[in-house]
Amino acid sequence: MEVKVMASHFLPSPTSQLSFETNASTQTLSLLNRCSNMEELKQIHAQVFKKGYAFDDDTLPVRKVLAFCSSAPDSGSLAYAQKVFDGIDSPNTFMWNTIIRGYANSTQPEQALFLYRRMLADSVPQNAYTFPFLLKACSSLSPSPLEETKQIHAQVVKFGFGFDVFAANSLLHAYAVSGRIKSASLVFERIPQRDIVSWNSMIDGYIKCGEMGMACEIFKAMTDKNVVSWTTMISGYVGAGMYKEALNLYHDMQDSGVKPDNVALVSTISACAHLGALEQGRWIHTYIKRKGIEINPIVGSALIDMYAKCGDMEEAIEVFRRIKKKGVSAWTAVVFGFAIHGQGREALKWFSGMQESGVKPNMITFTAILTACSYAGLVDEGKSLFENMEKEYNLKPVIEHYGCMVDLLGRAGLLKEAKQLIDSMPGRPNSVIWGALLKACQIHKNLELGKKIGEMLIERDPGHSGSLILHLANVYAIAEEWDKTVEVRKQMTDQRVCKLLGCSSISLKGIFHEFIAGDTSHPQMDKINDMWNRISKRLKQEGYKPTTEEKETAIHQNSDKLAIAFGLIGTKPGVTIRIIKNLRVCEDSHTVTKLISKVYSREVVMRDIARFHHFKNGKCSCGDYW
DNA sequence: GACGTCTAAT
Repeated sequence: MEVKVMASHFLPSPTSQLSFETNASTQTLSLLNRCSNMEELKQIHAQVFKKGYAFDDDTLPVRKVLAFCSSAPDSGSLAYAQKVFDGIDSPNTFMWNTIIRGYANSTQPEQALFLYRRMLADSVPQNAYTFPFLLKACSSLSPSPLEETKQIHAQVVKFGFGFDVFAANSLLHAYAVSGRIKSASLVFERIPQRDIVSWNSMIDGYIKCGEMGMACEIFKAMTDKNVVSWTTMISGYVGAGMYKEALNLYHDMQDSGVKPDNVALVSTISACAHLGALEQGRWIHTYIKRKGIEINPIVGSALIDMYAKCGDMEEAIEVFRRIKKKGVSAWTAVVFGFAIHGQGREALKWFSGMQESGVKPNMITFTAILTACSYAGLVDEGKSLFENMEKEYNLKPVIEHYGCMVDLLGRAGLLKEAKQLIDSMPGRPNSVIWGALLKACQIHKNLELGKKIGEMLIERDPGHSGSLILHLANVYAIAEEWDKTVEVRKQMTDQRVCKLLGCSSISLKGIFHEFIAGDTSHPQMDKINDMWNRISKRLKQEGYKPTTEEKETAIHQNSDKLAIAFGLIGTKPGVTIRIIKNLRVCEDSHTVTKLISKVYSREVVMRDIARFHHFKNGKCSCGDYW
């Protein structure tokens, strides 16, 4: 038997030699309590086994072994726990709970439910701990098993745990994640003694069901808020794209004397990343350093990501260097950083560096590196990585990776190849995939294919998403098929697909100035108009010809121009102008900004919704390829 | 004897 073989491998450590014979149980227990990894545990277990304590019904060592394996994160230790469990004659409730808990926290939570069925069949009684573990398994499953949740609910009541606040909170959460906010709130209302977790779970439930308003109300009604209450709201705002509200709430939390934990910090750093709020991000980083908070893998990659998205790759790499244990998430964040800055070669270098240091790429790493290849036009490199994903790395490409590849091929003008890839991919292509191909048709003016796809899409799925329709309208417009253009645009109005207003922001002396297309409310609007008139004159001298459409629209219709004009007014010569916008940069803005960078000898760094453009001396880092 | 709420990157 495997365990016996391991016993012969056992190398006694100085402590374990002491008095194993005389006081086996105490000795083993103390070893178990100090045990920190599976290898050690197996050795100790081998001793337990050898001494005959292993499968006695209810010995402490066996329970410890079981508990250790069940709480270890990987599936290997869980398999070991299962073996130990199977060797026990008639496991008691505690043991059943332990193994169920192990599966509930694993990648195969359904096993927890299967085990419970066996537990019932063996007539082992449940206790107050059984249900939270089972419900945890339900909550982790996707799609969430509403039927099972209901059945467990019935059992909770039937076996007398209906008033247990732990069971109720778990139940509430399980209903909420399966979208049953009504049921969740009923459970909440019936809890006789709600605690703070009940309240927090209810807030989270409303957020998960998209009811931010209700979440706010409950949050406001709470008298005692802890860090989880605050963080639930902060991350809720981030999820809803309300980044400024998230930052405000973070400050409210600090003002109220609640100390942020790692989770709160991660959500807030992410809000900064989305906003491009470098100053605020730095402030939080400083806070982390000052408080000596340990940078865990998630905080680390969130910081790297934040600096990268705020345009500061040097600082992103500095954060990376300071991380002691560099895991896949930190490496991936750097690779992704170079990707959005259009530095494909650099991304590839880091991708190799990561593997040389023995870290294996995961699915997200591949999204990052394929994006890097796509944005930098590294077609061969991207193709070869994509082809080797499964063979070399044992990672099966998923729809996101196909999306990157369609984009990569499409940008490079390999439209047929892109189409073939779509036809050969497993599963149904989504609107991201079709959008990438349509955009490629638009850029490379392959109207034939564009129209073909457009018609196919309209026929197959009249209710496709807004961005897709926009591309389609553009294809028809380029093909000068005005009837079709009008028809598609009408669909947009019917479906209330509103073109998002352009918004460009620029940060001067730590203050964020936002310019929205069509909005003239900025206090310095007159100055900005004057400035633009001067810019416009100089650009025309340089040979800039506005498109017909551009001539008709005043400067305030273009948020980029407003922001750049403002930036030129408010900064000294030679200072880089940094702009963050909410849409993809348009052709005209791109041309204009290139010219400005030359005429005014100014570097302009612009982050659009997908990537960075570094304008310098009349050129853009994207190589006009975006 | 252990349990429930909040976490990054497409």
